[in-house]
Amino acid sequence: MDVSNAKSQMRKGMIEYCVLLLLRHRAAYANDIIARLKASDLIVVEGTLYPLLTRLKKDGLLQYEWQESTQGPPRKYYALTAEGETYLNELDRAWLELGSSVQQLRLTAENFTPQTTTAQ
Amino acid sequence: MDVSNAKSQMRKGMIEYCVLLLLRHRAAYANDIIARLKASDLIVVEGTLYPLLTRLKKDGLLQYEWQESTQGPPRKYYALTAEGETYLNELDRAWLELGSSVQQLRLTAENFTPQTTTAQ
DNA sequence: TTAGGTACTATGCAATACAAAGTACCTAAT
DNA sequence: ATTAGGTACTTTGTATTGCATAGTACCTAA
Repeated sequence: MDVSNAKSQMRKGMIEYCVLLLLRHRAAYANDIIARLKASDLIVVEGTLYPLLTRLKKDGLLQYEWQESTQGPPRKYYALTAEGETYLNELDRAWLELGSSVQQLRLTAENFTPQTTTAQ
Repeated sequence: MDVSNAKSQMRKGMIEYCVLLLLRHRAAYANDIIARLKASDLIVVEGTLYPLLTRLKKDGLLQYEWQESTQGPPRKYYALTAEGETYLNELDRAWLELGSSVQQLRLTAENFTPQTTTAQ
């Protein structure tokens, strides 16, 4: 079984959160976002990001404005809307809850350990 | 936009990890697993779990043995195979990496400058 | 023998990451 | 002016996976 596939599956649903996180304090356009995600070891490609941005825009979580570029066509700079900030705060909570659930499972797993007390 | 949907998406891909985590030191059958996941605030239903168990079995990560029950039909008790343990350890690492990536995004959100990409 | 509960299975749908091909715009070289 | 190359964005199709729902098989008890 392929671990990289599992990692990819783990990232699913996290990407939306991560993109919003990136935009929390600073507007950015697509290539910025990709570069910053990559800097955090989260590989995301255009084909994933653009539809996501479009969807978040359509849902009122993001807005954008065109900005000229000195090298190439103008860029869509995305930023959070007020609704987007609220939503992001809820995702923050969801993320913490998920983390604590996993943590709890890791600990519970040991509590239920009668013989295998060797937690390597 | 619906936060519960986003949470559901976050859980996707995590459930496999959580189930394996549950079975790390102790065999269990379906209803056990569901109850323990629920105890960690991870709601999983039969329609999700059974196909997952079947898939993990088929991939050689899990094995099971029938055990009689005093009340009702016999149960499939699932346990990790050696391969499953190895795989779980890799998922552990993937989980930690993902967590650190998100953490990094939360921290660097304020002081990251996109100009660093000019290094290329 | 029948009724009800428990354990497991099978089928179809919705959401999403991803690959790949395509469109539009800008700058620079000829 | 025209063409070539790069950047930014869009569109379409596919695979995976969680979930809802309906269905099957087995056990116990009346």
